Amino acid sequence: MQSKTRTIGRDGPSFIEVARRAQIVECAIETIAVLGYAQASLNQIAERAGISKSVISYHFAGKDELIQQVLADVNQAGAAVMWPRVQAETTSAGMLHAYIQSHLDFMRTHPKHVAAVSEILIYHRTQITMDEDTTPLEERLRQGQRDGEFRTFSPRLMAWTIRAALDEVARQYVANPSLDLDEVARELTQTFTLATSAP
Amino acid sequence: MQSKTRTIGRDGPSFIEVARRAQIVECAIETIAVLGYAQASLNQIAERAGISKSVISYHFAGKDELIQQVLADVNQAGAAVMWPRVQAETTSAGMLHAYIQSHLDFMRTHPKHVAAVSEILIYHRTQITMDEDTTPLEERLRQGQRDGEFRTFSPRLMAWTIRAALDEVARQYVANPSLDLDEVARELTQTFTLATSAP
Amino acid sequence: MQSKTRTIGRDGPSFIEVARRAQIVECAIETIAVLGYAQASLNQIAERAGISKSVISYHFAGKDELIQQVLADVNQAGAAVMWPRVQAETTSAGMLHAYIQSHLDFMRTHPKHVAAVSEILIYHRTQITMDEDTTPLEERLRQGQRDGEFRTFSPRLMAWTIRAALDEVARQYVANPSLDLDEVARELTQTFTLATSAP
Amino acid sequence: MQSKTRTIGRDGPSFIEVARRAQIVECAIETIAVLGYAQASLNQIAERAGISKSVISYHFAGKDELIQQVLADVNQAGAAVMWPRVQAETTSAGMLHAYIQSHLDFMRTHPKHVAAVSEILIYHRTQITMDEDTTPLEERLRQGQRDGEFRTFSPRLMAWTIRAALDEVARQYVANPSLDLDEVARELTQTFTLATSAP
DNA sequence: AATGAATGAGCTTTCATTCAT
DNA sequence: AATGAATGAAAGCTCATTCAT
Repeated sequence: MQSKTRTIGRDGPSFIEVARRAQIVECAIETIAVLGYAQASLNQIAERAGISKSVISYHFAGKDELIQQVLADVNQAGAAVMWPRVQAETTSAGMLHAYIQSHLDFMRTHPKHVAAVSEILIYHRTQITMDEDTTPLEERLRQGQRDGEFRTFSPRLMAWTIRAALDEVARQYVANPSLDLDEVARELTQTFTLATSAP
Repeated sequence: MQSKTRTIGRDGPSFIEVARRAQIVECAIETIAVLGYAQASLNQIAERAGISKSVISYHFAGKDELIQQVLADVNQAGAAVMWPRVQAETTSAGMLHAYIQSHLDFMRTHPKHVAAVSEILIYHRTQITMDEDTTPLEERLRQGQRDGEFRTFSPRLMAWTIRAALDEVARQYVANPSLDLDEVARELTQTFTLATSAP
Repeated sequence: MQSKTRTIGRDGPSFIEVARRAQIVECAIETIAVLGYAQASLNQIAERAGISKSVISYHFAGKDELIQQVLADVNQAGAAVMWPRVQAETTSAGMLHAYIQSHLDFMRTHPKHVAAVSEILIYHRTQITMDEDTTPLEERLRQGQRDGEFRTFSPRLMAWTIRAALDEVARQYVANPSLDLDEVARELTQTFTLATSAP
Repeated sequence: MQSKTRTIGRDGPSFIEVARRAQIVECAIETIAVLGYAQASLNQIAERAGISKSVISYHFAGKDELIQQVLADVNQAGAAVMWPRVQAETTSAGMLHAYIQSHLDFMRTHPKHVAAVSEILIYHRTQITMDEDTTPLEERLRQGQRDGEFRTFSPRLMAWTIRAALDEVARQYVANPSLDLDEVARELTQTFTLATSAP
């Protein structure tokens, strides 16, 4: 349902409304992860959800809103897993380790979520500005430099590199679920620890 | 003209033929880099080329051949720039440095080419096996380990990371051409030198 | 609605669905019969139906399914008219008479149906093996020979000739509806009675 | 070349012109017979002829004229074979026999010609009126009735039936060249002799 | 006399979206 | 709250035709 035409009652969206939206978002994630973004038509998504295609149009203003919701949901879920663990660390090195480790943990428990977001970002690269998640990492790296724990490097470029590596792993993991994420975690942690540590 | 229909005289394709194909390939690269692969329809490409859509069908058997030609052209041009410089190095560290540096040099002169190939490869990840470029890098890393110049790490994962970082830079560079590629080269070289060097 | 996407409730396809499919099939028959198979594009068919081209895509998986449905519908309707009358006959000569007569009766009530099927079968001659209707006639002729009622001839060639004559009449009838099918029935019956009777 | 723009010199079309047209017509026949009319694009025809597609456009006003020329050439060649043999007969039964026999002889020596015309006629049934050959046969049958040699029947319908049978055989022969045309000739001759003879 | 090049019309199909119920 | 039905836009592709050389 389009936002502009609803949200009238003081209680906001009904329970069913919320549940349906969540269900549809999950099916969208599943579909995108499995078939790829290009094949993830509303028809395919609805089919997997066992609902009619127009139910999606009813609960979302359009495909764009659905995709945005997928991004928002996954980001939120990912942040909920990662944030506390990153926050709990006292050193920047620990933070970086926790960031990579928790990212991969989230990938292990939610492979399709990560893959779907990866697909979407690639697809909408031109239209979507995705600084909302990158910036925190960059900021952390900057903090580590201020503390003297990290060597001098471009925090932005390092953040890009870390994100790119994790996204690549996500795509590889979807293509090949037998990929050993524990080993990946160890490797990436060591790699970026070496790459960032102050001499 | 479609390859299957063309009568190949002893002189091969005509000058105009070659020029048109090259022009179309360039426009395809431009379109893919700017709009993203998903939006790069034959219509869009033709529009940018200022030609009719069916001119593309005339010079290429289909969209597939066009895309393959883009990959081939860019790979060839890229390899011509990078290969000699990588080959010229005697140490593995030097090779890695040359790989990154020459990749970014090529990116500077052909930013959209690199971005377009990146788009295509990600898009066709499921269908295309693109080890032809990744494997050499992986093999080089492995060699460096054998020589004792590099520490122990997963060559495959390191190759993924390096490629992912370079591809990410390519996309960022297309979106923001003011990006300082010299700085990027210095940064990435140092980052991956630190990440790979034997202790 | 495409079969693969449709959720089949216990009541099967809705009334509207059935009606639309029937309408489209009828318009396809009309178009094929009048314009010929080659000119019977989905556009033409939709135009005659007064609907959008994509309505056809909605109700049929593709042009193939539509054509198959045309064949199925006409074959079923034709068999329903002809089969009982052919079966009711006790002699082979009576059967042959009933076959021709009932075929022409069906043609009188469904001239375009017969012409359309004829067009389709000729068109798909190379791809489709359509023995399901020819073989029964051939088999009947063979039976008449075994019973001594028919003279010795090639049943296959005779069946071809009979079918070809009936198909030709169908096409002529569509082009010129004033054709006297009663006379045709008398003529063809006599012709093939003379041609097949044992001396 | 388009008729309206040429035929200026007193000698009419040049030798090359005539030869080229004949060559193209032959290739068109070959292509139509082998691939079917639907697949017989100018491209395909030109390819088989080893010439450029636009040569056809140069020598013929359009595809229509080419097709008409195919019909004309084949009809002329067929008539040249059949006409003398039919004319030579003194009885109507002999004429009918000669008609069928010579038709099948022509089919044996020019199977692709017959098949191509068959394809074309089916395709252009709606647009082409093809009485030019049917009428002579019909007229012959009528003559046989006047002479008391044939029974009373509709000459037009009988002519349709004979033509339809021969065309059907042509199609079957193309699909299956091992078809025994001698047997077909015997069968059809007997069938239509029985069907037409006065009692 | 010949042809490479280009083009527009038309083909089937897929898709997100709208609408009436 | 839900959905079957319909639609137009756009996709990749084929083809007969035109034009300049």
